[in-house]
Amino acid sequence: MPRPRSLTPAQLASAALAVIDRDGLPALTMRAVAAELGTSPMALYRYVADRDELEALVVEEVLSTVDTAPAADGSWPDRVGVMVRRMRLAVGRHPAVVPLLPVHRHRSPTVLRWTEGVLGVLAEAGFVGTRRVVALRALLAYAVGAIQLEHLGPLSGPGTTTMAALPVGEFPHLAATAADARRVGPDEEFGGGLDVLLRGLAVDPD
Amino acid sequence: MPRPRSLTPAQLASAALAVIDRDGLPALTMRAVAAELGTSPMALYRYVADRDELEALVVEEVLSTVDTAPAADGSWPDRVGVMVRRMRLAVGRHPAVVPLLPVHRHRSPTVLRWTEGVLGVLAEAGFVGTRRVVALRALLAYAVGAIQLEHLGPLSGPGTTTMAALPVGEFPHLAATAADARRVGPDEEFGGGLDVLLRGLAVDPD
DNA sequence: ACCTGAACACCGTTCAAGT
DNA sequence: ACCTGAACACCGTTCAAGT
Repeated sequence: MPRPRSLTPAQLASAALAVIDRDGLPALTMRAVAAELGTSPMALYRYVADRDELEALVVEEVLSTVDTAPAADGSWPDRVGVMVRRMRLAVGRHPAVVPLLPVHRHRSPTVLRWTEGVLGVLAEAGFVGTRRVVALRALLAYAVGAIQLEHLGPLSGPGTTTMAALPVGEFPHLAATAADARRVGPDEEFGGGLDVLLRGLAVDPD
Repeated sequence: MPRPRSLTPAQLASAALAVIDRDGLPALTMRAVAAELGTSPMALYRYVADRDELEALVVEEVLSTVDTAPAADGSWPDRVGVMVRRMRLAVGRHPAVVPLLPVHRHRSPTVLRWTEGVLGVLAEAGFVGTRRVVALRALLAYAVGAIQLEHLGPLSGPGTTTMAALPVGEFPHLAATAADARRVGPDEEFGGGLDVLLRGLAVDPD
């Protein structure tokens, strides 16, 4: 008589996420997740092939809350902007997983649906062929990079303080800009850059 | 009589980079770098406090080849574009270190000088205050994200093939766009997105 | 001062055994 | 079928000892 499975992949994912949120990304080990679930480390290998697959499960768990339906209202740049902001918001709820995103992003079903939604808006806006490919990749690159900058080296962090204290003789612009940067919040930073990119897409020649 | 040091930080960095280039990033261990240098693992701790510091040394080694002098010729978007491409080229010579860049970027003296150079061009172009901060961060975010996409999930890779084979009923735009993506090379992808961003900066209102 | 070797407290994963 | 425990081949790092 086959014994029923005692766990689901979703339980694995949320146990792993609980470990990361509580103790940080370095604490994510097969042993810690097993302890979180009250089983032995080897039991996890019934559900994932290896640690890499567990990480992919965590990434999908974080992204699964993103609304992937194409935004309905406003101009097409506004609608694309809404989609990009949705992704940022989901990641913002679990900032410790940020380093896992670039590595496992392409295996996430949610990212596939989200991409389909963004492409739908771009297609309606008249983007076709290579131009649509480049637009999508530029949006993805900005989203991935900006989310990482925000959490791995925020303007409010020590890096900015260090730069503000740099010798003005050697780093005149950097010292001045770092001082200004103290007054730019994360929403303004992310939204400002996104607006620049969307404006560039809007004036993009055929 | 104090025994002279037998190693320099630069030797550590290039030995570590040799290990990474030959055996991949997971092969970067204190033990492997020590073996590469013909010393004991513990000898490394005379030169770095821990593994984290060794990683920072590797990142600086990769970026140290970037020319940080402000580009001299052309319009300001062209000059900023040249600076961003220089950073991409340096990373392209050691793609395996890409995952280390976002984490250790802000500790690199070369990145400080590069940033000073970019800010110099932006300042000449009339960017001041918050607008200059947002422009710099948008360029950084794009560079960091696009370089990662290029090496962690390239358009020429299996991800694109998977997407091209998706059911057309559920993913009409994605399947079509993935087919188009096969014809976009990495230079065209990176340069195309960068041009979009620079165009957005050029039309940015005060 | 600088380097070494043994040891400690971890990892991911294999394997043979239990129910 | 599914789960467990012991074991293996690794890690980074501490510590005491060598020259």
